[in-house]
Amino acid sequence: MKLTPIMQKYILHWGEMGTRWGVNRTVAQIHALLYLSPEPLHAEEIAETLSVARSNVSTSIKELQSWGLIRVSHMMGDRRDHFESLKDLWEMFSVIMEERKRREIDPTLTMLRACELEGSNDHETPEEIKQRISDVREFMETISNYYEQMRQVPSPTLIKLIKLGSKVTGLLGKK
Amino acid sequence: MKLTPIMQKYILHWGEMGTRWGVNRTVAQIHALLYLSPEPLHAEEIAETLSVARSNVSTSIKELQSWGLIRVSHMMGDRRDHFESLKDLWEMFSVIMEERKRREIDPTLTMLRACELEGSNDHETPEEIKQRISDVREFMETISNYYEQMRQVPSPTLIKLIKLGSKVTGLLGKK
DNA sequence: CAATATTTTCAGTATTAACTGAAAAGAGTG
DNA sequence: CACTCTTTTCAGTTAATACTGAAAATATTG
Repeated sequence: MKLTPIMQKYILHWGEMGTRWGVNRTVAQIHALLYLSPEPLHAEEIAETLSVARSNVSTSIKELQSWGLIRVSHMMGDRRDHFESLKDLWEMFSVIMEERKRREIDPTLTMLRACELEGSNDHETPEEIKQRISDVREFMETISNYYEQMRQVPSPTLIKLIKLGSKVTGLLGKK
Repeated sequence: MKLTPIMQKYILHWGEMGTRWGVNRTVAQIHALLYLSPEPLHAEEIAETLSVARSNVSTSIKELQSWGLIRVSHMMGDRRDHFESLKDLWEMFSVIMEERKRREIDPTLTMLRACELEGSNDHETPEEIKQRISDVREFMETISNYYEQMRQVPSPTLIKLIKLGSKVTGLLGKK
């Protein structure tokens, strides 16, 4: 696949953004490429297009699959796996949120609860500090619950809500 | 400052979480330490407590200050700078959101708009691909505007809204 | 302003994370 | 089942990032 300057700019920027969010640059670039690509691409083609090793693509593809951001597809008469990205940005966003919650927020909540539990028979940690930890736990639970609730809302409704956000807050602001 | 096992667990976990979000481990640890600490700490003490070089603390402190997450304070009769973290988690959260927007979302929007502009007199990039880029731009603008709106809402109101989120969505869900 | 305390800078080093190329494993074909 | 095509694995290398210690800069005191 030949990249036009615009595509290059987009893909490179996405790679850099990735690193800022703890995502490996190649993984982010491949994701950007597949998002732009009108057709599913096979690993070899991805490697050539981005000038990275075939094996690097293999690993990165696995990573993207584990996030649920890309899917494998097949072409008649071609044995190679082809890959395509989710194209719906709202869906993509929600998949990423979901996965980050599962991988990062949930384990953090587990750790926080463990701290609280240990805290109950630990008299060397000052109460004030224990309280801080409980505050974090509570805060993260609140955010987490809120997210869980929003996830229930059918996405067209949620999208409308978000787009109309200004009106809602317009009212509230006047309070 | 002596760390109890609970504090250690908390600080170490926070450090690891940091790296997953593109934040340097030491920076995250210092932030966690200052968040827990009942009193402001000076750099020397931070370095000792976390077993890192004094100079590392200096750099990390600068980083945290640039994010607006910690403030310098002074003690009578002590020339050293002391540092304390924001303690209000909602405020902390909003400061981080704000800064990430400024550093990452806004530049990305700029890049996307530049792509669109270049796109108007580029006939080698397929329309479909240009459209994808526009979709991302639109998506990010929507999220960004929504965020901007929410930021206007006085925080006690926003907190109530988020805590009551379930009720709102309960209604919507039945639609 | 000399002496001391404190913070910052920065060149060099260490650590971690990412990537490559080659070899192994797996899958499909005739 | 031997051959070819494709994907995965992994040891070794490279690149990026983080960290240290010493020196320089800055600030404060008497």
